[in-house]
Amino acid sequence: MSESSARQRIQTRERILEAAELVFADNGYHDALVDEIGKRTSMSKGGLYFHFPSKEELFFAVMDRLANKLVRRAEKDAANADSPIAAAEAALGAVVSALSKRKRLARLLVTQGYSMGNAFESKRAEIFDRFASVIRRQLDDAQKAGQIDELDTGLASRVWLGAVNEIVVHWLFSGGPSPSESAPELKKLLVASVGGNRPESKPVSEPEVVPA
Amino acid sequence: MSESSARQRIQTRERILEAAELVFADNGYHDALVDEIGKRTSMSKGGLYFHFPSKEELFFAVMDRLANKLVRRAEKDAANADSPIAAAEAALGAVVSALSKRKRLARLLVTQGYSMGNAFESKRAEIFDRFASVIRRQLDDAQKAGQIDELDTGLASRVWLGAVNEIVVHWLFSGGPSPSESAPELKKLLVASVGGNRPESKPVSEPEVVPA
DNA sequence: TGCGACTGACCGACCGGTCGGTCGGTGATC
DNA sequence: GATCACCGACCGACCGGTCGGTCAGTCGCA
Repeated sequence: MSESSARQRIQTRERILEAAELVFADNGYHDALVDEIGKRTSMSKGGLYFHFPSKEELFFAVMDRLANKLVRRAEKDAANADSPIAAAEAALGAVVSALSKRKRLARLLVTQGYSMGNAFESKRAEIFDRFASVIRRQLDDAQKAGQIDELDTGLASRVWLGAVNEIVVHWLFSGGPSPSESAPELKKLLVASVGGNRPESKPVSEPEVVPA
Repeated sequence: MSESSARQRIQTRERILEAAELVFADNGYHDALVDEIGKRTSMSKGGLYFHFPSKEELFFAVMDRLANKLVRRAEKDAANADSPIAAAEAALGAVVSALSKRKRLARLLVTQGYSMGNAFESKRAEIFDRFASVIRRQLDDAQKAGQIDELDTGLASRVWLGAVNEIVVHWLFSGGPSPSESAPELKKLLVASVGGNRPESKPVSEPEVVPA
């Protein structure tokens, strides 16, 4: 049947992607060997090349798959929050927690891609843009609700993203504290950066300030 | 004279470092060819290897040189500021402005290193730690002076650093706005993140602090 | 028997590093 | 001041391992 064989096809692809994720995460793009991915998939190099046209395409597929998973997760958590600013925090928390749990995933998304050289630039841009816009949407909502200051939410989302990125990298490279450990304090800093609700004052009462 | 020959030696090393900086910045560690560095130095590969034991060591030397320059610059600007929080802003501003002015430098410090594989991790950690601690010292002072909230200045400095990093990368990869353009707004966000002086209060009334 | 999935031996470009050799300068000796 | 031994800086052809990618062939299922 074309039905079951198509399913089989997808399953095999998935198996390859899973193995490739491990190998790329451990070694970075350049030091990852196609043969090694083959070994972990119990498939020959030729078989791999039947499913993916090149090492580069395979790597991109791995990255896309991971980014999709993470973005969906973040959006789901954000949707369940009960205020815009809480939604932004939730999206952030989802990413931090996912990365904390799996060092491999973190390495892959956050650093290993660079090792493929300049070809990676647009891919990294694409993926980070997706994350940034998830955060940004929440900040826009919070702004409309008057929960945070008037500001450039595009820039702010970059700041949030960059902060998480650095915390994760520091954890990975320097054995800093686990990101999930710093998460509460980190959230406080980031919420404060956008002038978010302070516990003692009630920010919602402020009338909008419309700048030029 | 051994005097002038020693000077010559250093000059040659410098010439090599300068050329290597270009080549590494354009191509990343892995795609940079030692032969290309030779071409730009008008020196043969053998000559290069007389001055540096390996491509890797050469790369590290380039990174160190740049990091030193930038850190010194940031510290100088910080020392000239007239309040702790202003010093932190100044240090940040110095880095942003230097990176904005030279894309190559930015690429090299911020991304190209990763392409050398896992060997780079400790070097990147070392360099970023240096930047982080420059910022952190200023934040600590600001905290002592009561200019900012009680908080984990180590974490906060990472947040600042990560934010700058992301802004720069976004500029490099996605053609975002120049970091120096976003700098004022960025500073606002970051100062706010640590609960720094809000516009309505007057922080400037502080008497000058004369630095060492 | 046709075809999609897979095998694995093989190819060959690539590039960091090596090494025998060159050469201009330096300083000791007569 | 001519000769010569010596040295540090530099040259560049060459080596050899590595690894992405290829392809002729096999297998099993419909």
